[in-house]
Order: sequence, then structure tokens, then C-alpha cells
Amino acid sequence: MTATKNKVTIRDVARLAGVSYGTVSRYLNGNEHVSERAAQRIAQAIEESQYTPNNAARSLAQQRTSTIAFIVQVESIFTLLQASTTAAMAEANQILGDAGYQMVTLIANSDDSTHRIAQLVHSDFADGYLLFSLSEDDSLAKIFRTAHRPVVLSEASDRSTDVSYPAVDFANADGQRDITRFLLDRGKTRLAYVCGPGYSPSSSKRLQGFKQAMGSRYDDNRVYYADDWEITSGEMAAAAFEPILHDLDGIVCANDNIAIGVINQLHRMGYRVPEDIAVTGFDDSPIATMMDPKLTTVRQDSWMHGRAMSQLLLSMLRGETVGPHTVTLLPTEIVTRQSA
Amino acid sequence: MTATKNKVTIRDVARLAGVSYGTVSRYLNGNEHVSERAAQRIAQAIEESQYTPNNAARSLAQQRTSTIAFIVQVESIFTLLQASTTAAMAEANQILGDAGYQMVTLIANSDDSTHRIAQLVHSDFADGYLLFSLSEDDSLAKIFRTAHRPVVLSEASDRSTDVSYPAVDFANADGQRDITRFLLDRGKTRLAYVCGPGYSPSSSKRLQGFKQAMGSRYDDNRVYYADDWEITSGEMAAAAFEPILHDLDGIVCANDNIAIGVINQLHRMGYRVPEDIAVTGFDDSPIATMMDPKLTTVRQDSWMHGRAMSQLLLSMLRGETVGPHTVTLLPTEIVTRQSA
DNA sequence: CTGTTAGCGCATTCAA
DNA sequence: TTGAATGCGCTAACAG
Repeated sequence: MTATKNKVTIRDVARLAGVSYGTVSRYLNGNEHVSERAAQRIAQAIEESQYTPNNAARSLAQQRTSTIAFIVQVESIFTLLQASTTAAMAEANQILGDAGYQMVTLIANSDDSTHRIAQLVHSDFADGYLLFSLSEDDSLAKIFRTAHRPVVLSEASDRSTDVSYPAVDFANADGQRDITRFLLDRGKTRLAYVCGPGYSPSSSKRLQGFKQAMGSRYDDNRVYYADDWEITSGEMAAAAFEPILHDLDGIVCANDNIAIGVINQLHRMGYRVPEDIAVTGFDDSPIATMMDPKLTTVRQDSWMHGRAMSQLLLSMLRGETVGPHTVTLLPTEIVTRQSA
Repeated sequence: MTATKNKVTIRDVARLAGVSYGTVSRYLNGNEHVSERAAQRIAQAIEESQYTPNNAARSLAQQRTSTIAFIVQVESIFTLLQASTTAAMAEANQILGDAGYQMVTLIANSDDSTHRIAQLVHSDFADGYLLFSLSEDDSLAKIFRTAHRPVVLSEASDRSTDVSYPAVDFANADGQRDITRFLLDRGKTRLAYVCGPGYSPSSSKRLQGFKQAMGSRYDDNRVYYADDWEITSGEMAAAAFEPILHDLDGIVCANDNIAIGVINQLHRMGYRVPEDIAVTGFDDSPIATMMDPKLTTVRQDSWMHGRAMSQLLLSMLRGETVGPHTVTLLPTEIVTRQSA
């Protein structure tokens, strides 16, 4: 109980238990060649001395760190505020923690931070990496070439790059297709679409899903290409559609924020939602239920996203080989509320 | 350029540069006793060999890790989704990164994770700690007793506990007082208050600010004590106020979510905001501008929160002594929008 | 200014 | 089964 400042090492424990510190090490690492008697005495010694193994020393000797890095790559730091990222992060933390790994989160939002992270990765500071990217920039993905450690991406990219890792993503195309069909089935056939920004793989996948559902009804003149995923873009889209609004009975949006902007603008222009024009979102973000009318949207379970990524990484850590182009697509689900 | 898997160490660099590895180490650590000539050759050798110092080894020898842990303590993992946490985290990451520290984020949301984190802390895995707590539970704060490393808290607690560290918090009382006065000054004098949950220090501080502004006008019968910070609580509060609503011209809410709930419910009951009843929030969260009417609220700059905490920690790391009871209060600001 | 040496705390051979 | 020895990659104190 004497709380001396001097850190207690494995040798102290050994002395206390009356064994050599090699034995303590074996005990600590679950080696079977430790007698029952020794084990008991060591256990007690550890308890008494409040011993905790030193992380750095263990990593150095063992050449592994027992930590997983969750790296978030964002163009603007504001993107980070999206709840989806946090949810995935929290769930990954949970799953990895249960598996004995400590997850650490790193944010790459500048050349500086990217460089710092590259350094870390290069020095093998983690046993595995979850790269949660909200940007099409693959400069970060490249830094893993030097690391001989498993990596899992959060987004399936279409682009054929020189670097490739297994990815877990949502079935974006299917989700957008399904909710579009949902509208069509309910008689809303004169639909416009607000597409997400061009730099995002999700954008094109979702547009693709919309096209697929619309078939011959698809008309590129009724697609607005937004510059980002924000509310303002939705407002601009609705304003741009003004001339053809009277001929529309639905607007399918590439995400919830845009949908909210669309609804706001429609209200201002005197249209009722969904009576005059139905509007759908995508993501099922927290604000979807805060709006009036509440958003009918496509739900993506971000928790599941984090979970699936972690589990994949864990299996790779266990030695299972996973092809670098393996893509897991997570299902989405239509949530019917008020806006459509 | 031969990308051998064998990690390149400081000795390889030394050999390449034709010096002893002690010299390389000095160079790496900015020691002045390195000749210009040696420095140049070492720099080149590092470049050629793509050398990156090994983290674990450095930590072990140096007894410091160059990492700071940002620990988030949440009762429910959902609390984590609040944008304020993420903002503070992002900014802290930036500030600490600039100072040469790598920030890692840990989430404590269960006994399990708390225990894991305690282990880490006990093993001195970081040089300093930012404890971002959204709960009054101080079990986490206790684990730092064994760590002889600086700690900064995100919230000033009133409770006298056995553990205490410097804290950075917002001037909650002042903010609530100011916005209440703002209403009073505009002739809204028949005010009710929706208080936050009892477990939060912020709750009582804000209520205190409201009381202060109201003075003799204060009436405890016109205060609703919510169980949490969520929208639903706001709805319940407004419903509870129903009997006295006709005699009210303003409702001051302890946070934005609650305010939104109040507004929703008021609308349902046929009241107009702000014409009939003005409503104010607190936090200036993202949803404050998404609502109709947009929220008049008290802004807390979460980025600044993260920044101030980091800077305080950095100064402690530099050796400046900061009393364990030092509390820095950050200013708040009234944001006038539509709801009041 | 530079080479040499002794640890940092632990895992892991190798003998015993 | 266990103890002793060696090294993980690097820093820092010491001579030179």
C-alpha cells in the first residue's frame, strides 16, 4: 500500500513472489509452463504491488502494440461533426476493446496532421488501421503501403488506384433505388433528383440507384448536382427546380441535409410537403426526426458500419487472409415518416 | 529504395552516414553538439533509408510518450453524438498536434472500458490527460491519482471530492443570466424556466443564472425540472406548463434540444413563437439554425473549449504549476435569431 | 564534437 | 517447470 512514486516493474513482482522475473513474464502472457503454486504467488504479488505492465516496453519486446488506430480523414473539420462518424467510432471502440485492443482516434484534416499520422504509421505504432474517409483524396491510403499491417476502409471506391484495401460500405445504390421505387409505387412518378457532390463515391452510387429505379423515366434535366452535402445546397436545388416545380410530385435527395434544404425552400415558395411534392432523404441522421415534417429517408446504421469494419479487421489480425478488393456492402432500410 | 521489410533502425542510418548511432540520436533530438557536416550526412541517410524512429523504443528510453489522451466519459454512448464534444476534440487535436503531441481519443462508456483506460493510465501511456466528462460520475477522475501526469477537466464541479484538477468550463451562470435579462429588457417579464437534469453541474449553474436575472420575480412554480437534455423533455415541459401558458410570454430553456421540444409542443397547442411566447435555448448547437423559427440562444464555443483545455495542459507539461482548483471560465455570447 | 556504454521494462530464447 | 541471458530500438551520461 505504500504508494511510492517509483514505478513497480516486473522484477519487483518477481521478488515479491519469490520467483524469477522470467516466470512472471510467462504468467502475464498466459504461458502454460507456470506451476499452480507460482501462479498464485505471482497473482498475489501483482495485487499487492499494484503492478501494471509497461506499455512501451511490451510493445518494443513484442513488436506489437495492442492498439488499433481509427483514422478519420476529413476535408473540413466540420464534416467530422456528422453523427455517423461518431457512431461508427464509438461502436468500433467497443468491439475492438472487447477483443483486447485499445482503439485510438486520429484526425487527418490538414497536410500537417496527415504527415504526422504518416510518421506514426510508418513507425508501426498500431497493429491495424481503420480508415474512415469522407473524402475521395487517397493520399492517406497511400501511407499504409509502408506498413505491413491490416487496413480496412470505410468506403468502396470505384477508382482504380494503386492502393487498395478491403472495404465495408453501405449498399448506396440499392438504398436509393428502393426509396425511389417506394415513391413510384405510391404514384409519385414525376420525380427530380438532387445529387451529392462529385468527389464522393457515394454520390455516384446513389445517382445510379435513382436511375435504375426510374428506368426510361429518367431525365437528366431533372437532376441537380450539388457542390456539397449541406442544407444550403438543398435550398439552391429547390430554387433551381422552380420552373418545373408545378410538374413535379416528388424530389429524391442524396442525403438528409439536402432534403431539409429542399423542404425549407419549397415551403417558402408555397408548396406543401408531402401533399404537393414528396421529399426523401438519405442517412437517417438525427435531424431527420427533428424536422416538421419528419423525414422519410433511407437509414444507414452507422453503428453497424463501425462494427463490421472492426470485425473484418479483427479477422485479418487473426491471420485470415482477406483480398485487398473485398467489399462488404451493408444493407440499408427505408424509414417511412411524414415527408413522403 | 530497396523496400526491404526489415525495419530500418538508427544503426542503419548511422552506418549509412558513417557516424556512430549516438550521434544520430543526438541529431534526432535536436542536440546542438552535432557538426554541420555530420548533420548533413545524417539527414541524407535518413532520407535515403526512409528511416522513422520507433515509437515504443523512444518512449521506453525517454520515459515519455509524446501523446496526450483525450478521454470522453459518457453515461450513454449517444451523448457522444453531440457536436460540442467532437468540436472540442478536433480543436484539441489541432493544438496538441502543433505542439508536437499526438492526441488519442478514448471513450469511457462502461465499466469495462473504464477499467481498460485505468490500466492504460496506470501504465503511464500518455504524458497528459484531457478528461472530457459529460457525467457527474467521478470514478474516472479517480484513476488519475496514480498517474503523476497533468490532467485538465472540462467541467467545473461544485462538489468537493477527494480528487481535483484544474478545469476549463463555460460561464454557465453568466450566460443564462444574460439571455434572461435580454428577454426582460425586451418586455418579456412573465418567464418560466426549463432546468436541465440534476446530475449535471451545468444545470444548477444555469438555473442559478436565471434566478439571478429574475430576482424577486423568480417563482419556483414556474420551473420545470427535466430528467435529461433531450427534445422530449422540452415537449413534456411545455405540456406541464399548459395551465399557466396564457400567463407567460417567455420560456427560458437550459439547452437547445429542450427549447426545440418546447417550441414543437407550443405549436401543437396553438401558440406562436415568438409572438405569443418567446423561447430561448443554450449551446448554439447545429440544430439551432435548422429549426423554424431559428433559435435565439446562448453560444458556447466548443472549439475554444478544446483549445483552452489543450493550452492549459501544454503549459502544465512545460512545467508551469497550476493549482488543482484553478478554474477557467469561458465567456458565452447571446445569438439573436427568431425564437425570441 | 563524437564514439562508447549502460540501461528503459519486458518477451523469449536457451539451459538447467 | 524455471532461471539466466540476450535483444527489441533508442536515449543519455560518460569519456575522449
